Amino acid sequence: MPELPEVEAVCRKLRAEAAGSRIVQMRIERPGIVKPFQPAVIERAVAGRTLQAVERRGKNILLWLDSGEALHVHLRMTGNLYVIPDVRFRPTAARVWWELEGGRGLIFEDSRALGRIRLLQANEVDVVLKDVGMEPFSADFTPAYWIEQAARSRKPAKLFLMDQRYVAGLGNIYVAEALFRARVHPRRPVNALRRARLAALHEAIREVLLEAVDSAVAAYNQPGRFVEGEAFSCAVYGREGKPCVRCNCKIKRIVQGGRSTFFCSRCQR
DNA sequence: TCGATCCTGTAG
DNA sequence: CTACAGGATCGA
Repeated sequence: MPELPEVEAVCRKLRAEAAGSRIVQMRIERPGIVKPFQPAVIERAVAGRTLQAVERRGKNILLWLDSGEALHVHLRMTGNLYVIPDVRFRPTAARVWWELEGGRGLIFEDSRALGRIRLLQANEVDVVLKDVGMEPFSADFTPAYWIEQAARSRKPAKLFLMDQRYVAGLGNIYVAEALFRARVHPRRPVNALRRARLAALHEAIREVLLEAVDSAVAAYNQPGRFVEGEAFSCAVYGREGKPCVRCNCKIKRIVQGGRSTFFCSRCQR
């Protein structure tokens, strides 16, 4: 599921459907999801509280409670967070769930159980999220900032974009798409890129994410038969061996940092 | 800075 | 059966 656009879609939905609701009880079915406290301690702290606000920082979700504490949720690879009308009919992969007032359910569903939820005091939030970098749509995320960061790193472009410290919210898919749009080779060290190319990459990141947010929000509000990947149409991600939409060359797949990278070796140099 | 690791499901 | 998956952390 989740890179920034999907997490954003989740948050918007939760603001509409769950914000302002009282939490009757919280149940942690898979203790490994939560740390560092005992599940029972968290369940007790959250029961009876009201969900006041939903905030997104990069791929992180903060569920602010009226106690001043926040539940920090990270969906990782397969997590999802959503409201259902009747908590009794939750899915089997509901690793953590909350009963809201009126019997509705807030569900943390995660087949792989790699997601994480922590209960944080208000003053702990910034500490825990200190490595979450700038929001790509914030006024602070300027080409000048981006160029300066890139000048200080020899990382391959793919890994630089994946690193949440420089700009937050990108993952494997949208990194590949942004690099393709800016015509940057994923192995190219970022400090070797020209300023104009870095500016193009900066713009590509925002373009890709903006379009993807629109797609994700639309997909999220259209339950029917939504197939992952249909919403945002990828130019390179997952298209190994298929023709490049620009030059018709075959899309290649390589491995970087243990993960697949898809790109066009002719368009991206 | 990199590989191993956390988990389960699904595709080949 | 093995490979791989839209992520991040930890220890070497």
